[in-house]
Amino acid sequence: MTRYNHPTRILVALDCIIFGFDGEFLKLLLIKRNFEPEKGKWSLMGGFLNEEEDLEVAAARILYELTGLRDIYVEQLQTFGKVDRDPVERTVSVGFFALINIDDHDPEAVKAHNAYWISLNDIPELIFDHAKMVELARERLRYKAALHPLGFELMPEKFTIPQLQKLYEAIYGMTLDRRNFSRKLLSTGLLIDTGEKNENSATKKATLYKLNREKYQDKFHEFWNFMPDTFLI
Amino acid sequence: MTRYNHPTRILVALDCIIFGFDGEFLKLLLIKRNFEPEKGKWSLMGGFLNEEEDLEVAAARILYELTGLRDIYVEQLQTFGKVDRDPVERTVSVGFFALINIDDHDPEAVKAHNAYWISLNDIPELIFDHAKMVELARERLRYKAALHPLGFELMPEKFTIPQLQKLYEAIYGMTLDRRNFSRKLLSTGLLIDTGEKNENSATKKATLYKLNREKYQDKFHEFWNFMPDTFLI
DNA sequence: ATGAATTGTGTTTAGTTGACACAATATTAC
DNA sequence: GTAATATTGTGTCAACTAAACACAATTCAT
Repeated sequence: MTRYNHPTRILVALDCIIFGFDGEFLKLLLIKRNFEPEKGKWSLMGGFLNEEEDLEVAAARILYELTGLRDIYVEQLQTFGKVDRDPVERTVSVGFFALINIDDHDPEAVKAHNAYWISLNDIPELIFDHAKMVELARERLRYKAALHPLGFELMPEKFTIPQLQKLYEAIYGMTLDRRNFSRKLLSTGLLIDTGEKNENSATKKATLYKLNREKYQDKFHEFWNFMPDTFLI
Repeated sequence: MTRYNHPTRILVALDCIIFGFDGEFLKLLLIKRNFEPEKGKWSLMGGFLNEEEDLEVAAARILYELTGLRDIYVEQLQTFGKVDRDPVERTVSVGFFALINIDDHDPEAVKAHNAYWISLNDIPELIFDHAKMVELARERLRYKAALHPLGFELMPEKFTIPQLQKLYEAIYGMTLDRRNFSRKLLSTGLLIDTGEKNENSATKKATLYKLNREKYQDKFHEFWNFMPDTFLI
């Protein structure tokens, strides 16, 4: 096979910023490394791009390996290419941004990788430029969730409007008006009333909704407005 | 120096999608290749990432080489990593999205690279996956320009509101109401009246404005709304 | 002077947003 | 069993914003 002559071949890594929501806090799935390099320190889940592997396939592989999940919400975040970002060897890393329902992950796989769900408010020091990746992913989440119905990717199959509101309050670190939030959400037509109630509640049981997936697919790229206009990025 | 053992090192390329606006049409700066591979065909301006070079520095280098411009609007678009995207050799390419004032570029440099400004409505067949890059860049432009005051990056230093409107109409392929557009723009406080008029006009001379750069910097990341609500991505 | 093309500004109506009130439901304490 | 407490569901209203539309002003050609 013909090859390009002059340029340098470089390692291409992938790192995954995996978000979950436990009903109260936004969390990231982080790894306490029991392998080299930087053994004993915290990092994102990552891996290298193989010779015969599409980039997106590699991301799905790495996410599956840690969570046991396929077909979850993934998008490219950004590629990080500072010369000295990895002290071992020049490595360019493509960051991937994933949202999962925290109840769906495979605990065995997570345990096997020595991974833990860590609250976004409590992220430890991370290796390399992973803190920058996390910060960018957080901004991306705040950005997109204000415009697109992204939040549902973090919710269980059936959920209540108050639960959803708690998610948005966690994302933006602010309290929202219950009544306006409910009106806005219901007006999107994205929610289907399951007829069931949340039996876990100690007071009035909230209605359980599920996502209207057809409408979600169709209208995902439209601009919506899930946050008050007073909110600024 | 220690190196990682197992993974394959891969070529990392950069490709630049460079937008300009000539007052009527949105255009891309494309290259008619007088070099291998794919000599004689059209492509984006690109290059390879060097061993001792930051990714963003490489993008700025490639953009400078073609346009003679520094400090222009650049953002990462996406990284393209299909196995067979480059038939010569496995290459991952980071796409960069650039907006320039079409009057500012260095014609010598453009000529030296055998590059031409091609209307977005008239893009020729492009090598590799460059058509996909262009399509994604176009979507990104449509997305961001609806929310952020991105359009100014494509305008000359002094411009009129009708000129700006023509740009938005070119981006979205739709006509806009002159009066509502003007009101919306002026209400942002981003425009400074230079006191001058556009002397090129054969009829009533429009006011020349310049960008309030301080406010532009400050408020760029706020959500604005430069397109009617009836507009959908 | 008059007409044609273009620019600048104003008005109106419909719809949306944000602030806030009250009623209904479920559990616990008494 | 009734009251108190916490939570959920629905409604109202005033202020604001957007979209549609009208008219006056400017400039040049005739």
